[in-house]
Amino acid sequence: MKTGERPDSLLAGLNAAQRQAVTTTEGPLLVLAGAGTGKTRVITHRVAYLLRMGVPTEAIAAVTFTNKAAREMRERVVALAGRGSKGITLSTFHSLGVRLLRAEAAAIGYRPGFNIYDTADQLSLIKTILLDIRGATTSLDPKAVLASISRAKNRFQLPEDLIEEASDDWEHVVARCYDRYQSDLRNMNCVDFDDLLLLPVLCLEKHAEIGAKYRRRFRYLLVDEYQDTNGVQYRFLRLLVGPERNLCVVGDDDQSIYGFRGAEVDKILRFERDFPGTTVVKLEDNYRSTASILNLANSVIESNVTRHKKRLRSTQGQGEVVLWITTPDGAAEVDHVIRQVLNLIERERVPSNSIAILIRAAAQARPFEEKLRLRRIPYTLIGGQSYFDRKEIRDVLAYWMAAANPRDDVSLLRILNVPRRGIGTATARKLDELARESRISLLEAVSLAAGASGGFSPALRTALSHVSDLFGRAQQLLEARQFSRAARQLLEEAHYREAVDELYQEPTARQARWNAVEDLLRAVTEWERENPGAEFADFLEALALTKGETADDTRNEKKHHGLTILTLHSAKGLEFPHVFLVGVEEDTLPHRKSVEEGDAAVEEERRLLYVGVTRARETLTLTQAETRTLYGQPRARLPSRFLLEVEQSGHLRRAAYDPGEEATENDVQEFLELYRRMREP
DNA sequence: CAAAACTGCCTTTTT
DNA sequence: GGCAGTTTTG
Repeated sequence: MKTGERPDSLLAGLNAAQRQAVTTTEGPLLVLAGAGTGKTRVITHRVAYLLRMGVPTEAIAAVTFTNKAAREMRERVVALAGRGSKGITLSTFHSLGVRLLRAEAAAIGYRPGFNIYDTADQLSLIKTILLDIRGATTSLDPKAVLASISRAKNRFQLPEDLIEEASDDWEHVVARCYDRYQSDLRNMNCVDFDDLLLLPVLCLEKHAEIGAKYRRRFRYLLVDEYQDTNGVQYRFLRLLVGPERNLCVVGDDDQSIYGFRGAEVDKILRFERDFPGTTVVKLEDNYRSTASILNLANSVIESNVTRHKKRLRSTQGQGEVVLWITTPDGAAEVDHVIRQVLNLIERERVPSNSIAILIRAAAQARPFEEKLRLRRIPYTLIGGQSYFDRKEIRDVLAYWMAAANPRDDVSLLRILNVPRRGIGTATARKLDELARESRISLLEAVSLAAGASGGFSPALRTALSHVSDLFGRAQQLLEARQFSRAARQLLEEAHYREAVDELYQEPTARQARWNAVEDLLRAVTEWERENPGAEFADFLEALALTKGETADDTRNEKKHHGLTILTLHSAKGLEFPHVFLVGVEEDTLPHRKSVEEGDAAVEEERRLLYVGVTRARETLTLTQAETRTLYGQPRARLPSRFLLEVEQSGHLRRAAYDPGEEATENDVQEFLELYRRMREP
């Protein structure tokens, strides 16, 4: 903490509402922070303010949803309050959950070294279970079963609750799967992402003294993006709130766009009822966008019924009117947008990374990418395949997880025959049976089968003992805390490179894949050096919790190359001077599935449009095509109902698509020259 | 056990 | 139209 400075000095430059949000430190506080109203500023200043008022660092916990938000917040708090503020708890819901779980695992029958499963691991386990209880002929969709289980977990329903409630065949199957799934996870000492919240809640509820311990510690709680809180997170929070009820939540119900992941908008809508005596502060002064853009945003969101009433006010000028462009087809839409982009860059001298193309679904990016590549215009696509979705990375992690936790059957099963060792599905099933009968882990079954001749051929037994020895040696090294050595040696002895070579015949692809593996190996070495005393499980945890992030932390705008293409979901929290929101059509925005789901889902789609509109600082163009080739078929398309809703508001100007001329080769050259100069200051 | 042929889908995705 | 996941075939 910077000493000798009065708390008041922190308030300079804040508006009245922001000040109130910062200085109302005691009791429940709801900050409704519209888009672009300085939300992050309020949170960071509030933390700094608490510290200056003498609140000890360890009493403060600020919770966010993303690692990136947590990182950013930490940086800004440190910048404001000095290095002494590093000790505050500033993490995501999930990492707070893991921390609690590692500390208190024993209280609920887990051991601290548990592995964390991602969706692919979960799915693999579900498939095994389905096979087991319904046989090979089942037509049940494992993904649907998993989705049901996850939904139940996010609503804080336990297997026994589902078993009790089940009324039809499907519900019975789901309930049985859930029950098996959860007990398998526990036997394997593994948890899934939902467990990172669910298990801490169970732990705190079951053990009053543990709950009391954390409540005594965290006297000031702060939650960012509260509108995205799901049922379990809410319960977690309630358990952490102490008698002083110093809970401050910041959010915007109009930006709740993760309902499909279990976020419940009503949590922010009924906060005042949950915490009587709540102070409500509305931040409505928007420092980001022009009045034209905000007028449209306000008109769009007014059609939603379930929301806190508020209106964004612009602190900027009127700005240019928002355009609504109708094009005859998808190709013309692409052409129009690209031409406007070139216009901005060449005539207006706008840096290309201040332009964004917003899409509803990832698949919409393709035609834009193709054209941009053709014209050699640099761009960055945000989202897309995560580094950790790549097969080779998943394989390597499976090796390490299986070594770190010998009971992790799912991970072992994944790499049992990678590279090919002649241990096929039939053998795997036999091993699984053996493990189940003898109540041992899959790895133990492997070494058992390698020894005794229980129906396994000599060749197979050689392969099995190879696998068994491999992990035996790796475990010894891990126990000796030789983490990076264990990690490397395991892959070498497993001849994992052969698997990569076999899978990728093409030399460049092969090299790229192997480089990714080496990156990961380097990451272990580096991590080991930087975190002396930490466990290997901590390294795996760090990877598991940051899996969503793409290789080159793409959300960092400053690093961006050229213009940005991104989905509306990944655009939340970002801003761009110039925005093109494309495909504003029925069946796309709102998406057909949402329309089928009903009004609540359509309201979420409307919020999605609202989020998109409020990303723009200076200019905004909405485009929509009359026909479009979808799934190989040309189809007629209608403008989005959301456009029709605001058509009469006067905040949109319909402009015709002007076919004009394609940009000439000359234009392209000119652009490239310009771009090169801008990148070399 | 692995390659070839075939089917069915086709939203978003912070951890 | 394209991909991933599955079934069929050698």
